Amino acid sequence: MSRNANLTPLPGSCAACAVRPFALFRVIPQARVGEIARIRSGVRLVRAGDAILDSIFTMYAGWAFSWTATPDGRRQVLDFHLPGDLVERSEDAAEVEALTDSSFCILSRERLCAFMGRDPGLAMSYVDGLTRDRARMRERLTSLGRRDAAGRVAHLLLELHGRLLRRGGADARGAAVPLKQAHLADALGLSVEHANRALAALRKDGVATLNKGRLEIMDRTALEDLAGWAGLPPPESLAPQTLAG
Amino acid sequence: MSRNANLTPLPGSCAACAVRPFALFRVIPQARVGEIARIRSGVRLVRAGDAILDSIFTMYAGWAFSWTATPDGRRQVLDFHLPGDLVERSEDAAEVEALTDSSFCILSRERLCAFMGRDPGLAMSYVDGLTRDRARMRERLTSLGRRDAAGRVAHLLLELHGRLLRRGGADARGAAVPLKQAHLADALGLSVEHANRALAALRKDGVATLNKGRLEIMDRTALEDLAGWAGLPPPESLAPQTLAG
DNA sequence: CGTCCTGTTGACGATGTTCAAGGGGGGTGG
DNA sequence: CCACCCCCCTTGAACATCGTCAACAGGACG
Repeated sequence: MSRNANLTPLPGSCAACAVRPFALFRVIPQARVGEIARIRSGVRLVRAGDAILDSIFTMYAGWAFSWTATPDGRRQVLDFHLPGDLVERSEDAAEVEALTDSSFCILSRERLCAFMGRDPGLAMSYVDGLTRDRARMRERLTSLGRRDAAGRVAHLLLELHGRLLRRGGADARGAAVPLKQAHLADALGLSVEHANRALAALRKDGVATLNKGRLEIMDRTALEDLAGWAGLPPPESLAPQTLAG
Repeated sequence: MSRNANLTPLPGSCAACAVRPFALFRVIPQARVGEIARIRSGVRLVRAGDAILDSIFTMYAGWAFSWTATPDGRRQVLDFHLPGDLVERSEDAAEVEALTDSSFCILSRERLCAFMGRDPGLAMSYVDGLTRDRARMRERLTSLGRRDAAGRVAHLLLELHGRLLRRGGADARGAAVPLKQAHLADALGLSVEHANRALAALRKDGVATLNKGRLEIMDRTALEDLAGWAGLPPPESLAPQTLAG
């Protein structure tokens, strides 16, 4: 395979950008797309596994992820970045790495800020992204805090499937999900072996499979039950005991 | 004790607001404080344990926290809200509850948005808060994913101490921290009993205590070592193994 | 053909949960 | 003033979940 076979180039103009309907600039009407041209400071194509050093960019093709290393040499994956996502790399905090061969559009923070100062709609779109990020982090926190391994895997698969569905990258039965089991494990606070076992259980029960870069959902109800804590007590049962106000 | 002994009223004017230097409106110079008066839509005093239903507000006195219930009747505490923090309650997602008797200043989202549209500095301040929130959620995620119980407790205590220090609510040796062990447990994904044991270990080793609403830090170095994974291999040791790029 | 990466499985031990019980302090009502 | 109760903290023991260690299989690639 050629070294560049999977590298998807970006279109020359934002007007032709396939991910713009799902991205920061979705609020700029097609007629005004010319105005944002100067916010783009460049494009970049990177290979799977490459570190990404640009400080603010929009994913165009491929997946990336943010992570931090723990002093004992393990990783915590903080978030996955899909086409259309705005990614900000804060100098000191997290690393960003291409998960697959990827291409993205680098922005000038200075010019973006200036434009947002003049266009409240764009600023709102930016804020919207931050708010969504925070909400997703909160959901993950709940996963790591209160779900067991199977629930965490189920929940993450559903989250990714939902995000892909919204941008047309999935159908009801599945999607392209290029995660290795190590990514799952490092995102969910599990060992690779345990993530594997959780995935094996899903496969064995005919719920879902993750194989060769593809997620297949065979039984969405069962998957949701797992993610939402299977075997619930009836909803009208007792209220939370701890911290009862 | 009177039913209102701990309810701290707010000053009538933002000009006299004690938390403004640490809050959203810190960017508005004293001379222009009059302009933001109309963004305030009211104040509220609530008792410990009360649910807070207002959709956007700035904590003035006391602590609050956001949480979600799991279908099996447990809680995940998502974040703690300290004086000066801007809190947004999203209808469907998380509940917000007063942790102590608290008072806060309710904002009008509509007028806040309008003002931010005219004042990019205020918009930046708002964005700054969202970015900080996200960073804090990421740190918590790392805690729940990769730290053991002692490390999680140590890390959260340090986080809270740092946040309090920045707003003058702490000295180097400790701070008022009104958390019950159940709050710690529900924030850190632990059972109350295990959180208790972790806290007991900190106390026994002379590292820190959390007692009667007060955090005392006896050995900050040891606490940081715990939070940063005690017994680290030397920094120049091996790189992360999983997901090696 | 050998090597590396990824996935897989088993055995065992560590960490954390659950269940059960009890203690202390501050309120409230007799 | 005392008795009682409730909330919070604390401890122990049995048990479950998950991590670690070790081994191996299959496929891609050189």
